[in-house]
Amino acid sequence: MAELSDRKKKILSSVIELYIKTGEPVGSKGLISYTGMTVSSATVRNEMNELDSLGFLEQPHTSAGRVPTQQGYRYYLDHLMKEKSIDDVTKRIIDAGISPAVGDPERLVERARDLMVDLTKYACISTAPIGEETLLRRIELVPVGPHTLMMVLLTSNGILKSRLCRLDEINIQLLEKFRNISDSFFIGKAVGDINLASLQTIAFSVGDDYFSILPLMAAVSELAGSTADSRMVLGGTSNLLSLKDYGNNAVSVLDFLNKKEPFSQVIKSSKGNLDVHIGTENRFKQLKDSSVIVSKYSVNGDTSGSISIVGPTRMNYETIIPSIRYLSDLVGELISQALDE
Amino acid sequence: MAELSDRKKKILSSVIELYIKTGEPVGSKGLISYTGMTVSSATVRNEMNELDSLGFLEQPHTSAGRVPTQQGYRYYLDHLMKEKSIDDVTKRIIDAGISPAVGDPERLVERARDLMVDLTKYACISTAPIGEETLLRRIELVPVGPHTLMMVLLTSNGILKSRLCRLDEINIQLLEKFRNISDSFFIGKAVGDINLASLQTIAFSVGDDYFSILPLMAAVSELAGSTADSRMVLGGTSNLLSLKDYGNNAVSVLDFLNKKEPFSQVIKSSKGNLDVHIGTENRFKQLKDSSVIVSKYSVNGDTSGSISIVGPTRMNYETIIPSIRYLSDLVGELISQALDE
DNA sequence: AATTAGCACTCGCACCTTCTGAGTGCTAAT
DNA sequence: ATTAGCACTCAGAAGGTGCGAGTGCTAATT
Repeated sequence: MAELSDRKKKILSSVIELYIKTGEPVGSKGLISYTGMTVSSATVRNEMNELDSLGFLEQPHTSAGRVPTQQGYRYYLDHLMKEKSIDDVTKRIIDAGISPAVGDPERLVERARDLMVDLTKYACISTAPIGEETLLRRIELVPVGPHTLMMVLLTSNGILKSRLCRLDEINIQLLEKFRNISDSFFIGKAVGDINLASLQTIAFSVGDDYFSILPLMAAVSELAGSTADSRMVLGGTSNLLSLKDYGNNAVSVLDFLNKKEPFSQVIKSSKGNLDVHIGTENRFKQLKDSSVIVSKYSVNGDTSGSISIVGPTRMNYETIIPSIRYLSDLVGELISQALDE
Repeated sequence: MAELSDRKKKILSSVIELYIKTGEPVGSKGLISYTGMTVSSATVRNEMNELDSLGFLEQPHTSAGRVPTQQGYRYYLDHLMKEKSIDDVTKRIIDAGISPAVGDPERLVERARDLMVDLTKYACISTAPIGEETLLRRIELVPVGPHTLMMVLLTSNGILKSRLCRLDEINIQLLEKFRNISDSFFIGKAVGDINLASLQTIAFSVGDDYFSILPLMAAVSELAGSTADSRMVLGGTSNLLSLKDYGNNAVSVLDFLNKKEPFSQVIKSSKGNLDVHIGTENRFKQLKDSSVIVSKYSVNGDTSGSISIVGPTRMNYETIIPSIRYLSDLVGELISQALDE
């Protein structure tokens, strides 16, 4: 792709900025008064025309101003936008908002997501700090009644999951059996590897003992599973409904997000630490009018969870990107600290 | 209020049934062909006119058919609708859907809510089995690192809450102190009574020891709090968006539900086991076009949590009410069994 | 060669009018 | 008490009109 002239760059980025600000197609006259450029509207029109042919701008209809295309946004993000550092006010909001949640990793991430919802007024999705390499660190079993135990799982990333289990009878022998099985088959293993299939293998190699503690095994598998599918949590979805960018199409975006599974593919497909997927760059047609910003945070050096923002392609990238970057880094740091022994 | 003639009752309930079915205002001719009545449309019109004056029906505009008023629905529910028992297919769906979740009370309730979302295609809200009288039954503290403990709270209703806490230093003395404080101030107390205010009282009577385990106390209060505000969980909210009954007003209902706190008042204001609040019977103006069905389930005889349905006033009460009643009873029974020692 | 003034042209949008038909209330006859 | 008949109402669809923002093109200017 040939390099754009400086003036074209200036015009393209101004159109995008102004459009992001107003939501209205940008005309040649309006652009001049916005930028204070000293050329005539006709010149701007000629330039815009060429930006049209290059695929960076388009007109909603013949007699309207210009609107950035997806490719336009892409060029803007890659070449024109200078990433600023986060502004002070936002930084303070984040710092103040996050501090009460420090301590429990999962809560911290959820708090961070809610902060982002407040800041952006878009939908945000957080995933808990679980990576491929998240290990099951500990299983606690505490009897709380003649037939009831509480089971707590702890992962290497500080996620706790608990539930009650019932056994017909609780006695030392059974617990001992479970402890043995758990020590050899669960502790230190990746949570993703503990599932019904792996249980069968265990059943096979352990023999009859296995069946006496079947409810416990099922509980472990369920808890490990609920940890491993790195539960996405949504927030702020209803914000999308009032955005005029979406018109009546917000519903399909919401439905898409609520399904969760497809969106987790979007997150997975994100390779960098902070990626922006514009419109159809997301392979899902429900997101064709949306931009997704996926920002991953790292715990002790390993990328583990993520915070994502879903909004219209007409999104204020310039201020949102520094915020989410700052927030993700902060979350990573705080969790790392909390786990640091 | 004077008793309605049999024919008026017949007409009123038919109008409501037909309107619930089609969503279109019901005209005199249409009503006759629906019911197979053997009177002329003029007669029906006269009757409808009187039902208008009585406040049971209204016309969206002069030349349209009739639509039930809120009062009309109320009369229908109170006097006309015969509550059927749940139909077999629905019963089977519920039975099959609920069984995998048995074991953990909180999960069970959430599963029940999701089932109801599927069945009704409306928004449903569940609250965990927490009542006024829910007590803190047990607090477990397990060290998992030199500075980290996991804390697990168990309530008398089988709800578990867990989180990690950090202490600068963990030693037997501190844990012992906590154990003492917790035994005298927390165990056996209502979870709702454990809050920042009560912590201050404790601090006062315990003295310096208190501050060495401050993070633990804060964690208890946070966990107890998150238990006590009987966390409402929403499901199916986006279903409301596609309902033509709401037009563009679904958003305000969603916003209302998402705030959660006001809706918990709606639940609290519900005195019976199964109450229907139609339109403005809910004191919140955001619900003026909605009906809320609040169904409470009982655990071991105490009403504890609830499952609610929020949808348009034009709701198929006749089939939904038996379903939610059956489901609530089932949930209550299953939890009672699970806790039964 | 680049820029600009001028101008005819386009087209979405808001506004108005007209038309249609479902459904009504009323009156007079049964 | 019921009903046939009829004039009336009114929301919503369909079609027409004018406005104005913004364009592309051409010819003149720098």
